[in-house]
Amino acid sequence: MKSSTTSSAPPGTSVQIHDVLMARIQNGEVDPQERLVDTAVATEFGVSRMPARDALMRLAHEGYLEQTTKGFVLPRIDHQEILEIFDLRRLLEPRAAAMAAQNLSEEAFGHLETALKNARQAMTDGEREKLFRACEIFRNGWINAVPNVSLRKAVQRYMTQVQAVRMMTFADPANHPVIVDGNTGLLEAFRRRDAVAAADRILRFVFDGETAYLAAHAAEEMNQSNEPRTATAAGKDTTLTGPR
Amino acid sequence: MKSSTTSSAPPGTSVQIHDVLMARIQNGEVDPQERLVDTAVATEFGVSRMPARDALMRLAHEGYLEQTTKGFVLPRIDHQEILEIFDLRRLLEPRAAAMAAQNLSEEAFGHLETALKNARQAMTDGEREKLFRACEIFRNGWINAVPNVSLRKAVQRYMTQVQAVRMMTFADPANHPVIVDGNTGLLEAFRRRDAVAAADRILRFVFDGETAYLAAHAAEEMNQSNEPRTATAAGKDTTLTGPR
DNA sequence: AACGCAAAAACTGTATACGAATATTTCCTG
DNA sequence: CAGGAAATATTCGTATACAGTTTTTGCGTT
Repeated sequence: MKSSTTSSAPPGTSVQIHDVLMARIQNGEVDPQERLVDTAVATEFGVSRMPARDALMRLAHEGYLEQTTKGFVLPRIDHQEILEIFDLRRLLEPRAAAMAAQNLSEEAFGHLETALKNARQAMTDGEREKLFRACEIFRNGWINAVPNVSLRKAVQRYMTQVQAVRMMTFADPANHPVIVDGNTGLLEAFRRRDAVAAADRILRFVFDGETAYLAAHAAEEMNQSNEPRTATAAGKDTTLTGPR
Repeated sequence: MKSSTTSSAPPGTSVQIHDVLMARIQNGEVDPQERLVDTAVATEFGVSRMPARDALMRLAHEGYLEQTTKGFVLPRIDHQEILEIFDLRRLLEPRAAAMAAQNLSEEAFGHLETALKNARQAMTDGEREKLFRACEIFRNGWINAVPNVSLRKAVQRYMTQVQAVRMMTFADPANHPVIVDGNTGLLEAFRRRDAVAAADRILRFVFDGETAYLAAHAAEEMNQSNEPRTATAAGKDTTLTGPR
């Protein structure tokens, strides 16, 4: 199948559907409980099941969706896998950040600065969604500056875990300064084009992210174990409940 | 699509086709010039184009094949990408080997020993194909002992590069002892369950592999640039020529 | 009210067919 | 003999349809 990033021919319907659905997934427009069924997607895009199915299967292969017998759903990365991927990220991202530090153009650096400024402003204003988005732009910005394309793709491959973790850790506003300050340190290293500092900063950042995730996960498990006894007392966010 | 390794239901035809084709690719039974066309695959397996197409597309997503307008072919990793993946492998494989050293069962270690013994014997006998196969078994054996599933999959993902490099470097018998001795050092580290030594050994091994690849690549480029003037004099293996 | 069973609905995998795009081959002209 | 154009062949993308599997819903009985 032609990739939308490499094909010189105008993309076919299945590629277009893939791109639209991927953008929705990445922008958080797909509900975790939602099921993407190929007949429904086909109807929405006015095509037959085949191109819809191709697009959904491709998204599943890329890790953005998971196939079930009742449609495609957002992947549920379990706790163990999230920890494993933190391990992996610590292997990949320091070198990636070091390479980015040496490779960043002035223009690209300017974009990082803007994104971080937006993140800090959104944190101050308490606008969680804008903060989420600005952090995403910041991360994508420096990753795109990594000249080793295979390393860049390897880092990008774990975006699903990064997003899953963020959805948990962003729920607690206490984590917001950790993220923004971590990114500020990274930006400083980029400003100095200091590869060693960039590697160190992102390593710490990923450790901090894991710490925040573990705290959020422990809180979630505590909430779940307390559920039967406090259900009438608590007006709890239902997204924290339900089967794993 | 259900993965053949995770599904509890009997695999459907497209999964079966996928598995057979993948085994062929990994066993070197697919010619680099060969094109896998979905109509031909369908005929071979006695099914319609749809499951054949699904299997081929899945193999393409997994990096085992590349889609062209005239069928699926073995991927051609270019020189630059091979070097990038060497970089990546040095990030991933030391930790993978360290974890394997700590996790290897006696049974698994025994299999590694057998594979290495077979490799040494094949090298002595000058049986290149058996040597290739034994090295493959050795490598797969220790990778399968890595408890971090995500790291294991990440390492396995670059098998295509490993195979492409081997096809080049195995052509020169002078490289055979480098490979066997490197694996012997790694086995020694595994025997001692010495994580640090295992990491060091595989790091050296990947560096040695890159050195051998660069030498083979330089020789290939020299052959290509000399082709017009020495064609009548040289009885050259045609696999070294042709467009990239 | 709960449980079990059967039927209906929902969804997927695969079959066949058609049209479009691309590559290859053949023929004609200079 | 070589090059270009046209025709043919090959392959893919997508459309529609059918059958099987799984899930959900409804009804009856306890």
